[in-house]
Amino acid sequence: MTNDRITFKERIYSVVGSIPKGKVLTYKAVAQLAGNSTAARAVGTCLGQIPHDSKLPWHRVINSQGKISFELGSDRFVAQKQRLQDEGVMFVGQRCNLKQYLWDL
DNA sequence: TGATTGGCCAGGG
DNA sequence: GCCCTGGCCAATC
Repeated sequence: MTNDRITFKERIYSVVGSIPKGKVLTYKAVAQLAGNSTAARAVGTCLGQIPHDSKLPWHRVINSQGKISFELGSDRFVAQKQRLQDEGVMFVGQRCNLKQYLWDL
């Protein structure tokens, strides 16, 4: 098919869009669901290209340490933290309860 | 086509 | 708990 030109970005979008409310995923987890467990860095790069206007819950994607990769106080950091808290995800400084909110399939 | 950038993961001090 | 380094992969120019 000529439609097989789907890039990781497209696949990542689908995975991120499948994250339920109140749950979070790590970049690595998204990479695995996208088909490449070793492309966590690619996920971060692709997510960085997603505009804030996107309907994708990109804010539900954090690093494996349960922390937001953005700079503390950054525009994205505040937006992500606020959206997550609005969904019931409590944050402690720069970190959140990964074990409690991690989307475990 | 080739090289660079960007960003997370893992380990060690 | 924090900081630093090396490695890896995909997208981009």
